Amino acid sequence: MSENPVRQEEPPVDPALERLVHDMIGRVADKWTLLILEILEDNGELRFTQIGRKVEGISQKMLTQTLRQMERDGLVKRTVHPVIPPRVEYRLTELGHSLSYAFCGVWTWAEANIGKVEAARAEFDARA
Amino acid sequence: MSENPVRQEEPPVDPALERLVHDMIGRVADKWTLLILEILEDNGELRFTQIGRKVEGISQKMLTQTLRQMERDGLVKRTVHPVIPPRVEYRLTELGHSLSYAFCGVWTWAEANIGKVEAARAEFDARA
DNA sequence: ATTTATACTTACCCAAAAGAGAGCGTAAGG
DNA sequence: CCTTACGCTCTCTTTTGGGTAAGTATAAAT
Repeated sequence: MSENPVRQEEPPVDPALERLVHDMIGRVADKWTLLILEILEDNGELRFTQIGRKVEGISQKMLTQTLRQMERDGLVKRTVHPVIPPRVEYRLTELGHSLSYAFCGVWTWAEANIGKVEAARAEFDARA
Repeated sequence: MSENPVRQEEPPVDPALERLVHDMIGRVADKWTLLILEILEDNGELRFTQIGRKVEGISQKMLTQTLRQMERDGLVKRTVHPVIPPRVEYRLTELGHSLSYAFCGVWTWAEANIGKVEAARAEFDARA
């Protein structure tokens, strides 16, 4: 290879860690997780149905499932008020906030480059 | 709501843009795309089978499919050398590199917080 | 003449993910 | 007494993701 002059040293990454990181990203980069993360970041504490209304398009099943997963991963705190009808509040944990900050780069990339992507697609489709 | 004192102003985001951004993230946050992005970022230009060997676990079908998608989105440049047997090289475009930088935050978050996530899971599973 | 290598495409199939929709328990409000 | 609200759970069906295996074209190597 003549080019690629600045090949940075690759510190030998622990492959087990790498697999875990991939799993994590796969889990966390899920569509609904991202949406809920964003909404809780913007709105603070919300109830089940409030989140459901804000996410728009999500089924109750996926809402429950995703929130459970996020709770298990330590991203959200779930607070049950033992009243009737039930009242359950969700809010981001510190970890949840930190993840939402980490995703800022991707969000801003997407916002900034959506035009380029669409242009690339149009060009590609025109060629084909 | 008594808390949530620092509610930042939400500039009314164009909902169409928001949907597009979500689509983009959904597309781009795909497992194979992320892996290929990483490998091309680390290795520069690679051939089809070289990528296949490095990704490990990917089938030809998904490799082709993901590379096509990435090409269409303008993330990779595909160069065909008209020789026999065929020789096709893939490399990241500027856009591809910028996306991989954007994901750095998430990568480092995952690496840094994998312990916390696993601890949260263990605690959650113990309670249940 | 047969094999090998490359970069695919196509067809078929399976399992997992997700959507749709009904049900549940209880109590306040009409 | 019937409805509504809430936060689910359960079941059923559809959709999607992804694996396997075979086929293709061609020329160099055996």
